[in-house]
Amino acid sequence: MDSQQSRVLVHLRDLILKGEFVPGERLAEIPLAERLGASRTPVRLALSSLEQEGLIELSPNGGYQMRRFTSKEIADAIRVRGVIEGFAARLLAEDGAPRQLLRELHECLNAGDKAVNKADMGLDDYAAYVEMNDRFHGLIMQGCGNVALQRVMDMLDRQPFASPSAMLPMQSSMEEGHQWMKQAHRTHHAMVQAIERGQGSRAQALGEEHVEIARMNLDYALESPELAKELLPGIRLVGDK
Amino acid sequence: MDSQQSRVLVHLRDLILKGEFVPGERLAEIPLAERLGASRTPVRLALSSLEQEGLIELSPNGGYQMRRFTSKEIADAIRVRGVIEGFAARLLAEDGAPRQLLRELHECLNAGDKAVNKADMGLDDYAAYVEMNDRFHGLIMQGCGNVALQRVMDMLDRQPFASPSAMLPMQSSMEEGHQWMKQAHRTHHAMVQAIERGQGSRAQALGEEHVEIARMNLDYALESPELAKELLPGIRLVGDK
DNA sequence: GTCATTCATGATGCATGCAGCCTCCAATCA
DNA sequence: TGATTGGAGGCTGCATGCATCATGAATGAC
Repeated sequence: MDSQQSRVLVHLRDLILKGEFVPGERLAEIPLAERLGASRTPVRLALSSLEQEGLIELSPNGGYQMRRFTSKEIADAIRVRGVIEGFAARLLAEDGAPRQLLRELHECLNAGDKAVNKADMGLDDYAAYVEMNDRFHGLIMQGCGNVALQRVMDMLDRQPFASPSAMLPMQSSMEEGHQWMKQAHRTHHAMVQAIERGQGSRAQALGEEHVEIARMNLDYALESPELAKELLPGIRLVGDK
Repeated sequence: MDSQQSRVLVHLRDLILKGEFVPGERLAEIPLAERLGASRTPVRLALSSLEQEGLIELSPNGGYQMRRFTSKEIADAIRVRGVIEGFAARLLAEDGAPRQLLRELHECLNAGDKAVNKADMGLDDYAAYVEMNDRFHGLIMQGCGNVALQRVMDMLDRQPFASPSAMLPMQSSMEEGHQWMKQAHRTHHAMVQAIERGQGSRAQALGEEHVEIARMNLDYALESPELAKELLPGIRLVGDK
């Protein structure tokens, strides 16, 4: 579907997640329609969608405005992602993963090894790791076969900083970033092992633990506002108040 | 907000969940607008919302049509609800529940005892149990304090037959219905006890186990189509194919 | 000088017009 | 008799008009 609706929706979501609007800012239809090159109708539809996604909120007297996110909210969402992914991994372990899926997971592990085991990672290595990380998490979610779980995960993915690779840019410029990444990737290995051995409980626990690195990254980002602003422009949407 | 939008959305969702449309049926704007007493604009918006909720789907050549749900899909959603509620209960157990919340949970337990412990439950008792059940599950979700988790639960609540009391009408007219209800309520007691004692892992396991009764109810409904059609008209949306 | 009232501006929410497209039916031709 | 094509009807997607309402500024009164 290459309709105005979807174009406007994607574009607007992108602008929002890039921190183009400050919390509380009114999202008026007419300026947005002009900016996005569409009429008010598809913009209205997109705004309604984004409100359902939780990115913007209804203004008290009609219309929409940019939401403010709290750090707790984001940490909570990350933790829920851990529960969701942990459960997906457990399902795979309990039901048995198809051979093809295991092959693809191992490809991810190898790709991650290559990137992480270098003495010092270049930008390419980080990019490769991010691509691998997204693929890995996607494979587990798709592989578990529970559509409701996938829908929940899709919802979380659209929350700011809750998706698997959302906080990785932070790591690429940290002192301990490389170490954290190594640890995260060791968890990837352990998860695949647990899935192969049918260790459901272990797989679930690893999934939950795995997101703790993302939460540490979030804390670090909030403690280093100047650095975070460069690497994660959307961080300006986060303001505890 | 008492706008046309929300009225139409609520009304239309209600019609859908009551099984007013058969899977595959086209949901044309103009007839719906006439039926709901609004113009096409709010109907369009409602249709878009319902598509995001997963109740309807885009028609291949524009417009929307009624979705078909599979029994596996519903069973999966119920299981995810178990994971979500289990995690909420665990959070309460680990973080400690406020005294006021515990009081309200105990009120639910007492109300449930009253309804369930009668020799034979009347319609009033079933209604009271349903009210109590919704309140109980709501208290745990609200009490856990994780907004992301609440949003996920809200999403599941809108899926057909995934919400906590969705399958209860089935139980009210079953041979073993009363026994199942007693067992479910014993689980309620155990969950509150686990929360009070700070037994997070137990609370989580109980939450997951608790939904198994709903899954049994679903199986029973699918095996008794004639009875299910009366008690759960929306069951016609479920058709494996 | 300050406060209240009124008017103007602008935005939302809803209705509806319009073009493009798909679908279905019927008529014609092979 | 069957298939193909042309046309009519209807629906969607988008644009825009209109009424209502909130906001803010300006003016007048005290």
